Amino acid sequence: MTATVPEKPSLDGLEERWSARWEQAGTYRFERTGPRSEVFSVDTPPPTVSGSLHVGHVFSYTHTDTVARFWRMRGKQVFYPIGWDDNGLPTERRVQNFFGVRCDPSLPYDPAVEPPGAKAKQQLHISRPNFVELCERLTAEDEQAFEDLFRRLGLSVDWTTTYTTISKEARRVSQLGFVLMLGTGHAYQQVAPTLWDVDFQTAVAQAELEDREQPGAYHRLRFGDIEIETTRPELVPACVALVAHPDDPRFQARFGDTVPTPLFGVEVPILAHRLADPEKGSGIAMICTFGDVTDVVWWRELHLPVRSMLGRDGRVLTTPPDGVPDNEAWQELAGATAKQARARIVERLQAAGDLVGEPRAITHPVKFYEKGDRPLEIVTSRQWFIKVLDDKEPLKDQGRKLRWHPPFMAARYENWVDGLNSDWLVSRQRFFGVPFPVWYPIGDDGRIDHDRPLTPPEERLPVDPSTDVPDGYTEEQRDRPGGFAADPDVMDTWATSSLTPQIAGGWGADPELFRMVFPFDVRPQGHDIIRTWLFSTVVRSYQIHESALPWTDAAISGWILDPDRKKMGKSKGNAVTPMAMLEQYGTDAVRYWAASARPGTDTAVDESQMKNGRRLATKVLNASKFVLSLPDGEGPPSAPLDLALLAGIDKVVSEATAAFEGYDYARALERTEASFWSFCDDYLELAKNRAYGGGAGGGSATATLEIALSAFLRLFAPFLPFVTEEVWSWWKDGSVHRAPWPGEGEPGAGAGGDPLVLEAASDVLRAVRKAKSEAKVSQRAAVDLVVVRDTAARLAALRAAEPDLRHAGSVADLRLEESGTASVDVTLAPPAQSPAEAAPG
RNA sequence: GGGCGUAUGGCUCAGUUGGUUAGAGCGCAGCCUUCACACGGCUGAGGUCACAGGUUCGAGUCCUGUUACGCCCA
Repeated sequence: MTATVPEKPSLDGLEERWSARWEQAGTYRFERTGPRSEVFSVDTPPPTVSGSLHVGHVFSYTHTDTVARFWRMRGKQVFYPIGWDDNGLPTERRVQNFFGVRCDPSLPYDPAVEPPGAKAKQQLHISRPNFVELCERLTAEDEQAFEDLFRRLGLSVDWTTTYTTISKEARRVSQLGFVLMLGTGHAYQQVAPTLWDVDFQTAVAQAELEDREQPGAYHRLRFGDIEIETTRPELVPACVALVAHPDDPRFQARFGDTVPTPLFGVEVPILAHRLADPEKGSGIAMICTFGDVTDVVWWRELHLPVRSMLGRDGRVLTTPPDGVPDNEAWQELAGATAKQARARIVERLQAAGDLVGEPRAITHPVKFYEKGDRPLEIVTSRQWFIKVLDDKEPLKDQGRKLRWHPPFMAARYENWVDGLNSDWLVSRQRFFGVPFPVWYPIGDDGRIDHDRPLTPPEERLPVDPSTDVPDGYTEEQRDRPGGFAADPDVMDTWATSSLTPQIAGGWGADPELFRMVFPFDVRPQGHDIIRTWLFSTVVRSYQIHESALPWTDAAISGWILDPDRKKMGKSKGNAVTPMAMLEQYGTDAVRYWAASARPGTDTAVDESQMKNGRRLATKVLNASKFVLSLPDGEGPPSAPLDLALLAGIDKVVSEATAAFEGYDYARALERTEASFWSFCDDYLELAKNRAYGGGAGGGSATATLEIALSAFLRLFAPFLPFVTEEVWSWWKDGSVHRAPWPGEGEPGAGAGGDPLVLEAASDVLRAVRKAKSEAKVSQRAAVDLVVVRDTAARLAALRAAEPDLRHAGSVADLRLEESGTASVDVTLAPPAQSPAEAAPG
C-alpha cells in the first residue's frame, strides 16, 4: 500500500504525540456551522476538583467520550465542553486550611489581603470576595491536575470551552436563574423548621440526607400516670404534647387531658394523630420541637407551640424555652451537646424515679447530612426554597419523556420524585458559593423587611450583595435604618450545577450558541446523583425554559468498584491512581477496559482487561503494519472469500452503529473486537498467499485488506483513539477522528458476498491447526490430505476458497465429500519430511 | 416496609425479539520462535446457566415462587 510504515511500530509515546497534535490542529474544536440538528451536545459532569482523582473518573468519562467520538465521525459538530465544580463545601474547607483564612461575609473587600498560610496560629478573617479569590487561586491548580489526566485519557472535549461553577459566568447564570424563578414564584423564602447540620452550621436539603443505622436506646419515661418511650430523653424540656393514634383504645379516654413532663413539670396535652404508631414503644409518644421530621408534621398539623432548646451549634441553650422552669435540671443541661445532655438527664430521671426500668438498646436509622458526622437536628430559620412539591406530576412526566440508558434507571428518578416531602431548600449558611442576588430594605425602625426583597436587573449580574449595593441605595446605607441589608446566604451547590446546560451553552449571553446546543443531546452521569444533579437540572429547565427537558437522553454509568468488588473510596485507601494505570498499560488499554463495561453496570477495576486491551492495541499495530506493507490493491474485490469478509464487515458496521446510537458503546466494541480477531486469525491467514502476489486474485485480496483495515480502524477509533490515529497517519491524510464513520456508500460495502465462504474455510483451517497442534508440530508443517465431509452447500462455499485454504494450511490434497454428518479428517505429512519439501505448489 | 438490579466454567463478564454442539478475556495445560505480531500465535481442558415449579415442539432467554447479594427510597 502507499504508506509509510515504521520499522518497529510501538504503542509507547503515542499519548503525548497525538494529544499535542490534536490540540494544535483543533481536531475536537466545536464549529458553529449548520443547524441544531447537526450538533451533538454533551452536558458533561463537572468533577469536584477539590476531591481526589480516582479511577471512577477514567471509567465514566471514557464512556461518554466513545459516544462523542462516534457522533463526530458521523458528521455531527460535537459540543463537548467540560467544567470544574469548584463551588461548595469541599473547596471551602480546603481553602480555609490551606491559606489559614476564614470567611466573614460582613467584611468589605480588601484588594491587598495577605493570607497567613496553613501554619498560621490564628485564621485571618476575610471578606467573601477575597475568599472567593483564594478559592479560585487554589482550584486553578486542582483543575490543572484534572485536565492533565483527561488529556492523557484522550477525552475529545473542546478545551476552549471549559467552565467552572464559581466563575463569573456561572454566577451570572445561577443568579439569573434564581431571579427569574423569584419572579415567577418558583423560588420563595420561609421561616420554617429545617434539618440542620450542627457542625457545618447550615441547613441541608432532602437530597443531601442519608439514613445511617445508629445504636440508640428506648427510655421509658413517666409523664404523670402515662409512660412513653423515647430515644431522645434529653428533649423532655422541648416537649409540647403527647400523641397517640386516634383509634387506640388505650388512650382514647385520655385525649384532651394534660400530664406534667418529668423533672420540669410542664403540663402538656395528650393529643391524637394518625401518624402515631400504636406498635411502637408504649403506643404513645412525646412531641418535641424538634426531635425529628415527624415532630415537625405534628407541630404543624396540631398547631403546637415551639419550645426550642438546641442552638445552631447543637448545644442546649442557656435559657430554657418559654414556660419551662430554669431549675437545677435545666442548668445541668444548659450548654451541653445533645449527647452529653442525654447522659445527664437520664441520670437525673433515674434518681427522680421517672425512668421506668433500664434503657432498652436498639439500632435505628438516624438522618445525617451526607457529608456530616453528627445526627442532624431541626432548627427554625429563614431559608430559600424552590418549589417542587407542586410540580411532582409534571416532573415525573419529564422523567418519562427522557430516554434513559439503561432504561431501568428511570425508576430511580420516579422513586425519588414520589418520595419528595419538602420543597428544595437551596440556601446554605456558608460562604463559598453563589450568593443570593438579594438585598432587603431596612425600615426606619431598623427592622429588615424580608417580604420586599430587592434584586438587581439582569445586566448587573452577577452581584455580591455583601459588597454590591442595590439600585437606589449607597454603600453608606448598608445595615442602617432606612437603608438595606444583604441576604447573607449562598446557594446550594446543586442550585448552580443544576444549570450546567445553561452555563456551558451561554444562556443569556450567547443566544446563537444556546440555540445550537440546547436542549442538549445527552447528560452522562453516575446513578448516585440522579436525585441531586439530574433531578435538579430537570427542575430548573422545566421551570425556566417553558417545560423543556434539558436533554433528550440520560446515559447513566455504574460505579467503579475496587478489585475486591468493594465500593471504591479514597478514604478506604483502596483507590488506584488513574495516572499510574494509564502509564502502565497505556491509554488505549485502559479505555478498552472502561468501554468493556455495559452501560449502567457497576464494574470492578480489572487489570487483566487492561492487559487484554493492550494486546488488542498491539494487534492493531501489527496487523496494520502487515496490510500496509503489501502491494497496492487493484480493486474492486472479486474473490468469493474477499466478498465474504466484506459482507461480515457490513454486518459489524451496522451492529456497531445501532449499538452506538443506543449509547451501547460496550456492544459496539465487543462486535468490532470479535470481528477483528477473526479477521486476523482466519481471513488474514487465508488471504495471505494471494496478497503476497501468489496465484490469481492478488489484487482483490489487497484491495479487500485495505478496505477492511480502513473500516476496522474507524470502528476502533472511539475506543482506541491513539493507536488508530497512529496507524491512520501512516497512510491517510487528516485525523481518523474526523474521518467518516463506516457505512453505506463505502468502497466494498454491500458487495453481496456470502459469509459462508469465509466461515466454512475458517472451520476447516481450524481443524487443520488443531491436528497440527495435537501432533505437536509447527503450524507450518505440511499436510498430505484433508477430507471434508459436509452438506453440498457448505462444500460449494468451501470450493470457492479452496486455493486459499490449501495455502493457509499447507495442504497438498483437499477432498470434499458430500455427507449428512460433518467431519474433517487431517492426514499430516510424515515427520521425516522437511517442511520445505512438503510445501505445496 | 416499597422499588430496582444481579445470580452463567477458578476469576471478571457477554449472550438483542425463546431455536441447532452456551461465548470472550484472564487464569490453567500443551504446542509453535511461522517471512504482521514472543508486550506474540495456535490448540485444549473446564459450565446440570442460583433453586423449585410452569408455559412451549423447544427455555440461560418468558411466567410464578424461593434463596443470596448489591443499590435506591421510606
